[in-house]
Amino acid sequence: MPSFRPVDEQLAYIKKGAAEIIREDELREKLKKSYDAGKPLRVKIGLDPTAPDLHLGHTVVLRKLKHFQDMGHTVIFLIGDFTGMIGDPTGRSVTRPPLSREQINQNATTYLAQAHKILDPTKIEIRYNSEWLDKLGSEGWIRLAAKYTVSQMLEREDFHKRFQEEKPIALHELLYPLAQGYDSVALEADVELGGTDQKFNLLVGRELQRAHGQPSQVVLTTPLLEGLDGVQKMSKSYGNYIGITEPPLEMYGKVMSISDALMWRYYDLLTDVSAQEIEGMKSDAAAGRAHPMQLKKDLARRIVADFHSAQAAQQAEEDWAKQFQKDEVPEEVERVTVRFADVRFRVEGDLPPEGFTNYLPVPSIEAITNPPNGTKPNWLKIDKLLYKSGLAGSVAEAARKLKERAVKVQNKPVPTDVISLVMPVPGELVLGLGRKLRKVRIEP
RNA sequence: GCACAGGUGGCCGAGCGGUUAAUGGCAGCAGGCUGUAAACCUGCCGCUCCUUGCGAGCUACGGAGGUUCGAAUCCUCCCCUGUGCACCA
Repeated sequence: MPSFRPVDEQLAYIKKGAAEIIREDELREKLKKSYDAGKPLRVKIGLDPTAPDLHLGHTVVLRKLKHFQDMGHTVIFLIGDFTGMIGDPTGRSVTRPPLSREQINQNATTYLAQAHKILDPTKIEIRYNSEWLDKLGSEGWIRLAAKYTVSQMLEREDFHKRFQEEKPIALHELLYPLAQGYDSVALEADVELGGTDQKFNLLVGRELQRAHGQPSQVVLTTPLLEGLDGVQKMSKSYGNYIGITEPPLEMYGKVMSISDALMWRYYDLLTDVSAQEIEGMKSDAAAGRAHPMQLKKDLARRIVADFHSAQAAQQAEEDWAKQFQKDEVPEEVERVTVRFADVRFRVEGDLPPEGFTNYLPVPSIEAITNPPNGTKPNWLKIDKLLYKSGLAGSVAEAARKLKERAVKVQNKPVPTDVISLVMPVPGELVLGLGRKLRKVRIEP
């Protein structure tokens, strides 16, 4: 029998950082029963099996789950292998394509591996909703659907809006909240967590549990983390995210790019720094006692350390300063290899034709006229190089960026009239486009 | 099934026979300024090819045909969405 902390202490810990608890008195009651009986609460979270790559936005709710774990309760990861096949209405009012079960399971595995960076894997119960939803059958579905009404469904903001705007709502979309709610019935969940965007679905769980004669689960929502733009929620499809498996320098750099206003939000939701401390930092910054950049560096270091290590965070900080503050090339740069044949330029030999000036010798004229052993000078097209090394999305885009003077070779800006370069091949060069930097190896 | 209204580039939204990859806004990217912050200013914002030029070619306004010297714009058929009527276990 596990022994629990006093109810009030648990409650305070759980409440910290929660957006909403429905209902708090019920949570207290459940905690008390659990305490008296020495029986942990069953805390459910539904995983989104369509997005296997976790970003910091996901970690907000995972942190909250961790808090429940810390208090000795049981965390249940519900993998929607069945519901994933239905497809889910998203906040962007577009129907989501269904996935195959294998794909879902694979995504779930990736997801879990990443979640272990935050949660204790030995204290997680993993369930798949196909376990009970497969067995439901047509009759079961209809009976389930009978327990909820159309107007109840249309209370959901997304549905309501689309209905008002005369936009399509597929019937199966209405089934999704039912299925999710039924999961809570099947699991006899005491608490379900989710982002504030999940509130409706979580509440359906309460209704359905009541309809099945069970005590209703407590719903706890966590705030949605804003993405790098500071406006929209962090999401892979908006491209405003920080993935938790990203390399330290990238992660650090992304944190540094957020606005000052957003920094406080990140401190609040992504670190264990107390609210009072955050307020202190805020007033220090406002009064000029602390530089916001320094506070942001501290934040970036904390976050990198959480997902990598203190050393990695330190290294990232140094590299970041090198690259962006001192204009040097950092220690760790992403490396790519490009085949010469993919980026070749028409010119041959170590000297340019008469009157031809728009090229760049790399690293220097000497290296070209006197190439290292085993190499010979070759001509490359810079736009293709940018594309092949992944810095530009297309050759056309690369060519435009070249004209905008946004490209750097060996950390030096490339003049706008230059479109080619000569270098010893095989060889290596540092290529930059905007804030992105890459070490490119050219193989014959 | 019938009728009506719609389907335009990542999103919103103009254009409704002919200077044009398609007005404008948002988002995005880059440059300047900075603290790679915000705000602001500027440029870019379909793809490919070429020693790069106010270069060449290709693709694009739901889909397929057609009319025309010429279509996102007109016609026909089809698909999709919404609304009304009909239907309503």
